[in-house]
Parts: sequence; structure tokens; C-alpha cells
Amino acid sequence: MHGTLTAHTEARDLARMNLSAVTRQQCASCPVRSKSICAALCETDLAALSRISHPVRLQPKVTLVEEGDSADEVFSIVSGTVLLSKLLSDGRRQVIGFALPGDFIGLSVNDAHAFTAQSVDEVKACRVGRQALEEFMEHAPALARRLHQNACHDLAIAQDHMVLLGKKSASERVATFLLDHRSRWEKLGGASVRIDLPMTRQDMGDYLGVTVETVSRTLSGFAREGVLMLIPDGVRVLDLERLQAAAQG
Amino acid sequence: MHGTLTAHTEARDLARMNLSAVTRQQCASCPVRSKSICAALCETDLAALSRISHPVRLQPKVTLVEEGDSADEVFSIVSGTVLLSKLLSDGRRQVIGFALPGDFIGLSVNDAHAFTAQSVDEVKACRVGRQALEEFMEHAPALARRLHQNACHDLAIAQDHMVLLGKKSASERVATFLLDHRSRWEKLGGASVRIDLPMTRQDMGDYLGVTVETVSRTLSGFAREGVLMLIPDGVRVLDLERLQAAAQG
DNA sequence: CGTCTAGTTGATGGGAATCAACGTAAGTGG
DNA sequence: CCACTTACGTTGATTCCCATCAACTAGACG
Repeated sequence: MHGTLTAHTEARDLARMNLSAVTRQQCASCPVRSKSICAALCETDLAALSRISHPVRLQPKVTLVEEGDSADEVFSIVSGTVLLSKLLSDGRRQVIGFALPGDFIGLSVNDAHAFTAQSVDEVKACRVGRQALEEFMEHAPALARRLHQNACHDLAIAQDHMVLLGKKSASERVATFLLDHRSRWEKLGGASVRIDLPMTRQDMGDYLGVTVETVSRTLSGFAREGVLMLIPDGVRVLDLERLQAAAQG
Repeated sequence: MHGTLTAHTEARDLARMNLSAVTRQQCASCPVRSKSICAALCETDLAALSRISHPVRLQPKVTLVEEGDSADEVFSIVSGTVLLSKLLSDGRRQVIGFALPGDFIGLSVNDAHAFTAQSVDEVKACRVGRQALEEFMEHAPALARRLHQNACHDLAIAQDHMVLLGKKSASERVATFLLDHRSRWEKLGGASVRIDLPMTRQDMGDYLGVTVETVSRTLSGFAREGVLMLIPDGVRVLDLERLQAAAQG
């Protein structure tokens, strides 16, 4: 078992008591402000939100929220990658997504989290009490609208992934994953030929509905064919067109 | 090609002009009012919404909305079953869900529908202009909240289905589908031993990520083992516990 | 240095896809 | 009314993609 969040955040909470000015400044200079739900807020509301949000910094493989836990905290990712997964009773794991900077985690219908979220690499995030956020939303309809758009967007992503899991072959799945990941980072202003893959092959496999070995073999295959090059913690795309062809839109 | 909705609705629109009182009455006596998004509305708002909503009645296999179409209409299902699907460029189809009475169809992030929706059997629904609905929502925050809950609920369903598609065996998929369908109808006040399946085996297969033959074989297998009985347009559950065991949580 | 995790590659087997045949029911038109 | 067609469902035979099992390498770390 890996560490939990509590130990880190409690120390931070104590620090925050005397540092709300600093916290506010962090929001104003937040690198993903324009990409996150905070983009919906005016300066005044942003300052108000910053007063109820707590910056957290997480080591790799730390659990933010556990499937089934009461959802009294939500997160906005600032940097790093967070893996979202669900378990079957016998231990089989399905990764349902990767949250990147700007993404929002944790809203659910009832009061229990629908999935587990854990950091893949070092992650910076903003933690907000759920009730505080909901009270805040009462007076910030723009934020409520933004969260709804967010949910609709996540739903569209989920539907696309159902097509992948239900209909695509192993190589189509891997190619699609690489291209999706690339375009998500591109929107965040990242480079484009290099695709960072901080997660393990197992994580990718559990996301794509195939085994570790299949992910490895498929990537090796692409490398052998000159479509890409395997590099530490990622790939370098050599032939984008063929990769796109392999993904089968 | 099957018929489109336009021909039906235009005639109805003409009729509606002189029948808004009837329309309003229909909302007040709507059988799924308490299950649909309309449950969020007070009598006054319901009457107001009924003025912008148009009842429609659809024959089987009629397309309500097409993937990619501009999303200027949304629907609330009153009776019947609607199949939601997405296509890959080469024609492979993934069914991403079935909308039942009380379900809401059509909201998306941008202005294009993310999926195709077509009636499975005879369907009654309420059609609402998207822009009219969004204007209405400005003055009905309860409805906006309800739609957000709805989106979150759909997202949770989608995530569960990703687990099914990514990790479950064929027989687990079929068993899960039957139980899910049963509990959805149960919430609508339907019986419980008989599960209605108005969709084709092909539809089920495309939903579960398996072929027609596999669905057929799996159902026959359950019938042979005495778990259920195949009846026209459905199954009769004989051994609920074993069906639940076969579904693997 | 031993241990552990992650990744790769090879050999083998299995579960579901594919290919194929057949039965049934509902139209359709002569 | 009946031959003909078409859609749907079922079952059997065969194939194949990927899972499984297994061996090995490389890097991280105490």
C-alpha cells in the first residue's frame, strides 16, 4: 500500500492558516487557470474561491480519492498526471481515464466517489471541500455552467472510449491512445513529436482493455515499422500519418 | 434508409399551434414526470416548459438525431426504448446506451450531437428546442442543477460500461446487461421476473462489444442451465442469484 | 550485491470472431 | 392463397487475435 493524502494535507492546512494571501497569489498566477474551471471566474470570484481552495503537492502513486469514499473533497489538477480507475470485486482493474493539468476530479451524483484517483508522477493540485464549493456555486452561476460543460465533455470522452473498448483492435487502441494523449498535451501548449507517457505499460493496458504484453508488443511493432521511436517515459512520433491511419478515426 | 423525424413533427407542430392547452395538460398528466428532468420544476415552471415542448410519437427504427448533426433539439423520453450509437469511419458501430422513459437525450458540449439516437420500438417523447431550453434554464436554476445531475449520472453509467467492455467476459457482459436493464425498469415501476428486450441481438452485441452469435449462444447457455427462459422479445429470470453471480459485480 | 519493478520477447492456448447453414416469422406481390 | 423475399435468431465448424505462461534484461535502490 502507498501513502494517503491526509498526512501531507494536514500539515499544509496548518500552514495555510497564515498564508491565505500566498494562496490567493497562487491562484492569480496559476499556470492552468485559463484551462481549468477557474477560467469561468472573474477576479473577485477567483479570489473568493482561492480562500476555500488548498494547494497540494503529491508524490507519485499517492491516492487522492478512493472508489466508494464519501466525496467531500474535489480536485483541480495543476501539473502532473492522475490515473482514474475502477475495480471489479475480484480485483480486475479498469482505468477509466487520465486527468491532466486543468482537469477537474471528483464530482459525482450521490455522495460517494465513483472511482479511485491516484497520482502517476509528481502532481500539483487544488483541493476544495465539496460542500464549500457547492455553496460557492450558488453565487457563481458561471462556475456551475462551467462544471456542467465539464461533465458533458467528460461524457463525450467516455463515449469515445466505449467505441475504442468495444470495437477497436489492439493496435488501433494503442495508436488512438497515443494520438489522444498528444492532442491533449498540445492543447496545454506542449510539444508535439514527443509524447510523454509517465504511466506504466500496465496502466495503459488497463486503460485500453489489453494486457501489458500486448501494449509492449504493439509499441515495439510501431517502432519496428518506423512509425515511432521508443524513448524513456514516452515515444517520439516519426510518421504521424501512419499513426493516424493505424488509429482508424 | 428509414424515415426521418421531420415529416411527423411538422404535422404535429401545426396541430400544436391550436393545442397548447392540451400540451400543458399532457405535461401535468405525464406518466414519467416524476422520473424525468421535469421533476425539478414547480407547477408554474412546468406549465411554462410545456409551452416550448412538443410531444412526438415515433415508429420503430426512426432516427431522432444523427451523430454530427447540429444539436438544436433535445428530447425527453416518455415511453419506449431509444438506441444511442456511434460509428467508426469504416462502419463498425458501438451502441453506447439505451434511453428509457424518463431519460434525457441530446445535450452536448459543442453544438453537434455526439451520437445517433433511433427508436427501437414505438417511442413517445418530448422534443424541445435547445436554445429555448437554455433560455428557460436561465430562470430555472433547479432545472439546470437537475441537468447537471443527469450528466453526472450518465457519466457514472458510462464509466461502469467501460469496466464491462474492458474487463468482463462475454457471459459476464450479457448477465450484467440483463440485470442492469431489469433494475432500470424496476425503478420505472415495471415487473421484475420478466425482462423486456425490444432491441435485436445485433443491438445488444454492439452494446456489449461482442457479436450477435455470442449473445445468442450466451443466452441459450443461460437458458440451458436453467438461469432464465427465452421468451418472445425478452427473457424470464428463473434463478436471479445465479444470474447475479454470473455478472461478477 | 541482491532484490524488486518495469519492460520486452517468445511459446502456447483459449475465448470469441468469423464463416456457414438452417429455421422461423413477417411481409410482399403475383 | 401461396411462392418469394427479407430480417432475425440459433447452432455448428473453423480460425485467429490476444491472453496466458514463461524467460530474460535493464535500471533503481537500500
